[in-house]
Amino acid sequence: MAGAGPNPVTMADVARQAGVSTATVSRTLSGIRAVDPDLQSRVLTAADVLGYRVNLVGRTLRQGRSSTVGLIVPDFENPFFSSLAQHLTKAFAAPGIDLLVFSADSSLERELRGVHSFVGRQVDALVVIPVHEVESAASISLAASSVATIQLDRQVPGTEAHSVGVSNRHGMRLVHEHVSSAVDLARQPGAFVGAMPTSSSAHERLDGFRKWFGDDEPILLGSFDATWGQEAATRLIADGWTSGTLVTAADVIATGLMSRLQAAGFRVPGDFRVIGFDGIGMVRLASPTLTTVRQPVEAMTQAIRELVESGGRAANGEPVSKRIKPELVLGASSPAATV
Amino acid sequence: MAGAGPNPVTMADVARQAGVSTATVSRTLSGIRAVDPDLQSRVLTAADVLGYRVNLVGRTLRQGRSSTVGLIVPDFENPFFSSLAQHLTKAFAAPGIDLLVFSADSSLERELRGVHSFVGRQVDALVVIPVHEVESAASISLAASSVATIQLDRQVPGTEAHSVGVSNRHGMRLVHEHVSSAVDLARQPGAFVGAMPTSSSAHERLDGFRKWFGDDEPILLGSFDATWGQEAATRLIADGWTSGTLVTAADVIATGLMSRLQAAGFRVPGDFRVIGFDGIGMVRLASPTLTTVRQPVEAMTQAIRELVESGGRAANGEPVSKRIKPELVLGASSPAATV
DNA sequence: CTGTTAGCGCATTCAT
DNA sequence: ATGAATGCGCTAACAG
Repeated sequence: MAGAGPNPVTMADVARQAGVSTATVSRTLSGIRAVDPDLQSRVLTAADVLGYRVNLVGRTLRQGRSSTVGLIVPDFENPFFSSLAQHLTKAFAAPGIDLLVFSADSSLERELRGVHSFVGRQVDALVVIPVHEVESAASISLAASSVATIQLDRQVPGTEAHSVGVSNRHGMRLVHEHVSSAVDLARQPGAFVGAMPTSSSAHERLDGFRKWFGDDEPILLGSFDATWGQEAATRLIADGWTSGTLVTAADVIATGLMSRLQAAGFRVPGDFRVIGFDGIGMVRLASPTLTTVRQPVEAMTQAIRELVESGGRAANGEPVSKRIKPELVLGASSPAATV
Repeated sequence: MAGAGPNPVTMADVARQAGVSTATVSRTLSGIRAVDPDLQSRVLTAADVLGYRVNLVGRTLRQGRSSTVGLIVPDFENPFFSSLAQHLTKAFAAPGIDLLVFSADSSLERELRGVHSFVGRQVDALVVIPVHEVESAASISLAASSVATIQLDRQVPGTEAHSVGVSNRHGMRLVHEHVSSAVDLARQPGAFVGAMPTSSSAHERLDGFRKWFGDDEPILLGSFDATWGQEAATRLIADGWTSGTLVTAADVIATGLMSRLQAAGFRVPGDFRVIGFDGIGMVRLASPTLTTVRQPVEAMTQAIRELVESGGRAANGEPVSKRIKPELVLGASSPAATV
């Protein structure tokens, strides 16, 4: 029948069936210590006959660790977060660690609940993409005080948690180099379409844009989604824009932007050049393909794995902050650098 | 410091600090039974002072339930699965249940591992989007034999697990009605761009297409991703297609298809009409917006919630199979029905 | 209303 | 190499 009760078969049952002690069953199944081959096979067949499956809750309570790593994402809908989740899953599969993912649903309250849940379930480490640059501090600090905690992609300053992410300002520098090598910025209008600086990534990308492009360019801020990109396009068109170079804070924003611009009859890159950020898979199937600043997801997940395997402790006891350099990926949505 | 050891504060510590028994601490914190207000406040301040946080592993071991529901997705990159995960997260937040998500990474082996992990951790229920229509049977059966198990979106025949999904054949019927009301099918070439029938959804959508459109239309089968859509477009163009009505098995396929067709200079819907399936958010920001068969995600997650809350048992003990009718959402990628 | 006690399932001592 | 005994942290019986 569907949904039978939890497996009632316990180690004691297997031990009885095999005529050995529970200790021998435990040692046989975990293979952590040598066991007489004869008893070993008796235990294995007994376990098989009874359909025994280890109760991981009992094991976790006893060992104090769960062979589990938690990941808290703000939201499943953002494809960049999904990509990180997928890569992390793979990274931890090899060492025999299960990655469990929890969505904060863009809410501080839910984020805190996720921390409580994972900490209370004795995860070996906790990876968090914080919802808010400032207000996630409570969640992050709580997490960091009880378990190896790594902030991913975004960070909350002043917490004791590790951090892995890209250098967003450097990413904007790459964009500036690319754009300025092909466009006369003095003649060509440009604008930044970003997100409200409530997350460190949004904040740093905005800062980076200002630093490299100067303070005179128009700036439109919304949220990290395609709908905002569409709205921004509508606004630009209403303001009389008919051409320009649009630097965005995320691929999803760029996608919405391009879609609306094209629907209004403009050409990309003919009228507008558009540049994204993140490097999600979608950039290759936009038309035109999107020029973007790619976050090296493999290097990021690798860094996290190493941090977790070292027990989350740096040599000097200080939290590690690993910033990886992103790379420009040329698409057809912006002019190639003229040689 | 980053990654301090697990919180060593236990109920016994709080009880000692407050001068009460652990039972009183438990009762106060869980609020399950009345406690003298005086003791109650002493317990609460003691817990606060010591920074006590309940160990959910101990609670789970004791109670046999974890207030947790597991979700196993084949993969995080498919936006429809992400959407389901997000909606399920919300659906279970209210009843105080944490949804934990595990990616099978499109592998049967990993899928089975996910089942073992969740079952071993005493989830109250397990929701699975099976990787394979046939070969996931081992995972699903194992799950169903130990915990309330619900197959979502796809199903493995012959298992004892519940199932929630849409009627895919009916979806294809809606597509046929829409297309035939506006296009003379006898004159207008049509084709199906689907996925290899290794999942029930791919299978049923293919069957549905054949049933309603007949067996004479060309059929191209690949996988549920945009890259396949692009490749299919390339193939159609190479075969000399210059116009037609293209019915797909998924929005992501349709997106890749449109992108490549447009890049090759064709017009949608001028030359090609394209129709998707699933109803992910992206359909609204494609240009043109995509006509699609929308899966009513809210109704699906609601059905799951009800199933879980009823303890995963149907009235008659038989597994429940809930098929929900999808709905056609008109976009600009296909002709509107002529009145 | 509160305290004492027991035991969930397991891995690990400590003895043999 | 094996078995007996212990206790991880918690809640539910039971007694008071």
